[in-house]
Amino acid sequence: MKKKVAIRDVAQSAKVSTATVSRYLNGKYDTMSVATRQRIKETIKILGYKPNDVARTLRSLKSKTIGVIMSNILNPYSIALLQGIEEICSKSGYNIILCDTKESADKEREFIDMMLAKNIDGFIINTTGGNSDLINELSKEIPVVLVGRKIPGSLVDTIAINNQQGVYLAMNHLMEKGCQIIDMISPQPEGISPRIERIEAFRQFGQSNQQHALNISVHIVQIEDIDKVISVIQSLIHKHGMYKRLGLVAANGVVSLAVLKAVKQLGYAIPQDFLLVGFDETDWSSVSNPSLTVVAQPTYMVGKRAAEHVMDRLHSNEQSKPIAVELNVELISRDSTKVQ
Amino acid sequence: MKKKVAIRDVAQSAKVSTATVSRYLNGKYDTMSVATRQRIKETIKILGYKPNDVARTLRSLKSKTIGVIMSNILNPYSIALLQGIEEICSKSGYNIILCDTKESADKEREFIDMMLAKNIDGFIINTTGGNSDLINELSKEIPVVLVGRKIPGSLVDTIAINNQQGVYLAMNHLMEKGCQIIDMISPQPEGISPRIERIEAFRQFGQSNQQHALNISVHIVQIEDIDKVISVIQSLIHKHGMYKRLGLVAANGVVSLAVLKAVKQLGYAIPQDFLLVGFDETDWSSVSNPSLTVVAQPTYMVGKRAAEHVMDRLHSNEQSKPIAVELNVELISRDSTKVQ
DNA sequence: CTGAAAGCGCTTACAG
DNA sequence: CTGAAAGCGCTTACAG
Repeated sequence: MKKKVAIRDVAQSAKVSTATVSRYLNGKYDTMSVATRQRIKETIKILGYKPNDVARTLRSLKSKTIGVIMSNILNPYSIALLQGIEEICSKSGYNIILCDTKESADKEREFIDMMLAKNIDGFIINTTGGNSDLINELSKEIPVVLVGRKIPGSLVDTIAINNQQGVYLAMNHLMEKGCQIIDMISPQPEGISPRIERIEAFRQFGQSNQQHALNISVHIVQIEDIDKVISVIQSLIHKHGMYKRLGLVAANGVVSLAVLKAVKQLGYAIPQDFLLVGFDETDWSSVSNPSLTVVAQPTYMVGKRAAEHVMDRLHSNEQSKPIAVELNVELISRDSTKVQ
Repeated sequence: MKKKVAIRDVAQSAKVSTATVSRYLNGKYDTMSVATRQRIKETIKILGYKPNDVARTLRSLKSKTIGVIMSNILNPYSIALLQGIEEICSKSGYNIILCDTKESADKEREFIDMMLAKNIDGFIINTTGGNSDLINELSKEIPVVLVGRKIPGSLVDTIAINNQQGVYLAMNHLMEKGCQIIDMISPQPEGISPRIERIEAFRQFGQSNQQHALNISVHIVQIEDIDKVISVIQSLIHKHGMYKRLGLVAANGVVSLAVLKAVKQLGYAIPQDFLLVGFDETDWSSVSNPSLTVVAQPTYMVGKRAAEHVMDRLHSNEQSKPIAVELNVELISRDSTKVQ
């Protein structure tokens, strides 16, 4: 391992103090003669000097790094978020350190501690929902933006989507296609705001459409267990089938996929046996069997807005008031709700 | 922002020196009285002390962090790799810092520099292929493991899969299904080893099966442009269709998806118009239209093995000799190659 | 326009 | 078993 060249080496070679080299590194050119500046520049090049970020961070308390905490990185949703975040951060010269809590509140806590220990400058969190108090406190010390998932009653900045709108779009679409019965399949809410909001909106919509003889129900299913999904689908069809047209809303992308798999195993067909609307546009929505009608979320934009907001907080001193953004969604109609 | 408690505060409260607290933090209990140890432990708890990683790293030159550089994080393949890497690293108390080069060799170089500046302990790289010399040098200074993509002739540790085996499995399968013509669609190789290896193996297989009247050709297509994919598919079918059974090998998951989309737009049907084998098992392979026969790579295992190897290098002093692992793949047969 | 010096929060020989 | 002291590589008031 060849000896690392440090700021002291540059200073010696360029016949200046380390303070001056440091000023150069930090772009403080106004307080520096052009000759000095040029000399330092060349010396750095010749020596191949690279500033040590760790030392800079220790001294300045700024790491130029944003901590991103995802609840489940296997979800394509997380990747879309990450894309938006990454684009903005790298544009502003910030790095990202990424963690996956796998929905574990304990891990979330550990990761937050670890990132604090690394002097992270700000957080973007798709929270498990299990550390509300901690995150509320955290946001008083350091910029924090929640993405996708809210903390109820919290003042932490949040960028999310309009789940009520999404559910209404889905249900309206199904009613227009002639469904008189609409069911929703959702995973256990477990304090995760979009799940709660979608279920809530679903029930509200059902209430307000009772006069149209709309019949709704929500099924909370453990999605990881395909057998449970299968038996729910089967019971749905047995209960309603034949008599009236049935519509199903899958509360997120994982549910959509599970429903498609279950239907395949059962030998049913969509949209013949029931219509299906999913949440989340994915790579494969247009090539699945059938292609999937979805409520498309602007996930990339959520990530982008979140990162922009962290940058704002980082670079403006005033305490702006907390924001709570809900981006609009849109419905993309495909074969899974095609009738006739 | 409340004042951070530092090691000095703990030392004062516990009536010991910072050196002793430091020893405690580093688990050097054998050179410490039980009483002292207990006192420090309690003091840390009371004060809520958290060691500052940045200072530790600056002093010890170990960051307990692995730099992971992916060529395209949008690819589900990358996520599977990451899962394997994450599992092993976190088990060993290492953090991950993740970057996405988006296939840009320039970004790859920048990220490597940035990570070095952060005193990363080791690298896991799914390389763009554009920094072979740099990475070769790098691996002399610090543990580096390449994943999925090799550097030709390099001695850098590499965990990849057996691409030749994958191609042979795909082509054998297609021949068994009666294909006399087999084409491959691949993106521009651009120095990316799996692409090169798959094309190479494809041609070799074609050569050695000439006596079976096997007719092969490779189409290099810019996959991002769906119109180009469409026109290739169309020309394939026009050229061969009707006369003989045609099989297509999609050189990776992105190609598979593009082919499915193109076929859909063209109004053709798989497997009626041609059989299709893809690379990479994905979430949706079983629910696409048609469900997809694929060469499944043990991607998670590649990531896991790579991380294990970095850990080995980190914790053993001897210079073990470079490794070059190729994991086996398997073929999963589904409707896209079902005949009769 | 520039430098000497202190210090960010740790770890680690060295000495006892 | 424990402490005093040096130092990791920077940045930043302060002084000139």
